[in-house]
Amino acid sequence: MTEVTRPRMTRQRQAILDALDGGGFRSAQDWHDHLRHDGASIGLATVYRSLQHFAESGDVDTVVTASGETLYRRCEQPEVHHHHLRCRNCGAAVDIDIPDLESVTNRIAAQHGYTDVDHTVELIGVCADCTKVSGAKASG
Amino acid sequence: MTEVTRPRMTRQRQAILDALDGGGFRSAQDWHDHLRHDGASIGLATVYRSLQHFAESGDVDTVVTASGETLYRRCEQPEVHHHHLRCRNCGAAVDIDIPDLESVTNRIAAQHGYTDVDHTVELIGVCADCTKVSGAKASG
DNA sequence: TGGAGGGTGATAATCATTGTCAAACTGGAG
DNA sequence: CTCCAGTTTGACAATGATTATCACCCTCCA
Ligand SMILES: [Mn+2]
Ligand SMILES: [Mn+2]
Ligand SMILES: [Zn+2]
Ligand SMILES: [Zn+2]
Repeated sequence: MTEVTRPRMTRQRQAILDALDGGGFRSAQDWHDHLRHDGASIGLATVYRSLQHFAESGDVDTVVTASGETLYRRCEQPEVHHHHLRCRNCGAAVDIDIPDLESVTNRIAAQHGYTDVDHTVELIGVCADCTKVSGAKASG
Repeated sequence: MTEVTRPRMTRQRQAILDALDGGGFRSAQDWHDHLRHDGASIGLATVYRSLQHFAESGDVDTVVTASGETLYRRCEQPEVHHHHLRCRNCGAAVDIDIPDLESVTNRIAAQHGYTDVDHTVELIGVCADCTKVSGAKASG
């Protein structure tokens, strides 16, 4: 009954996946710019839609910045639940696991009578590369 | 040298603080609606500015929803670092402490060469009251 | 009490994201 | 290989939360 319509692989979607490879967290508009600078012909709306589809299927991770902008990057471990340590300067990120976090949050939620609990955890810092480059910041 | 200009207490700011008391996380526009419905005369821009000022001074907590909207609520413990367990239905929230979180995240960040690390942690569920009210949901 | 400077608010401007819809494309059937 | 039913695309308009304007209003201290 439930006809599953398989997503089609188009030139645009392939270009997006290629662009995402190896990169950090970037906004949809940033990715669009990169694609265009690399000569690709692709519309902004398509980039938004594709990234959102990939996010739903688990192929890309998303984070929402403090200013409300959504950032995307290709996920290397779509299967397992994990979190991210991201560079606030260049967007680079690594998948991380926080031991016992799930059980701890579940216990806390239960203690307060909350059900159906989900959590958001993001670590934001400055990656090793960016720390080197801007080394003269914390001198004065 | 550094002349500190003390924030002035105005009718509007007092009204906002009063409105916030005892309430959960709400958007600036929601708070503005509440204020107006209660007969207060206050502009939307003022609500935005005031909430942001209070947030900077630590008197108000903020969270950014998945859709990018910023929610505000009065904070009961401006002094100590803490996180929130929030109801996705009514906005009610409790301040929570996650033991050892700081040290764990610091260690993970250091292992990956990241510096100047900050973290975001939010628990979102359904509070006890809302769970009761909509109790017939998970039956089928 | 006077007034300098912060605060207010109606309104316009931003800007990321979503909606529209005709035209182009993909993938399977024949 | 060809054909066609859906999908997908993209230029452009629309949305909606938030921010900038700027003339006018208040607060607070001397
Ligand atoms: Mn990931
Ligand atoms: Mn709080
Ligand atoms: Zn970096
Ligand atoms: Zn609730």
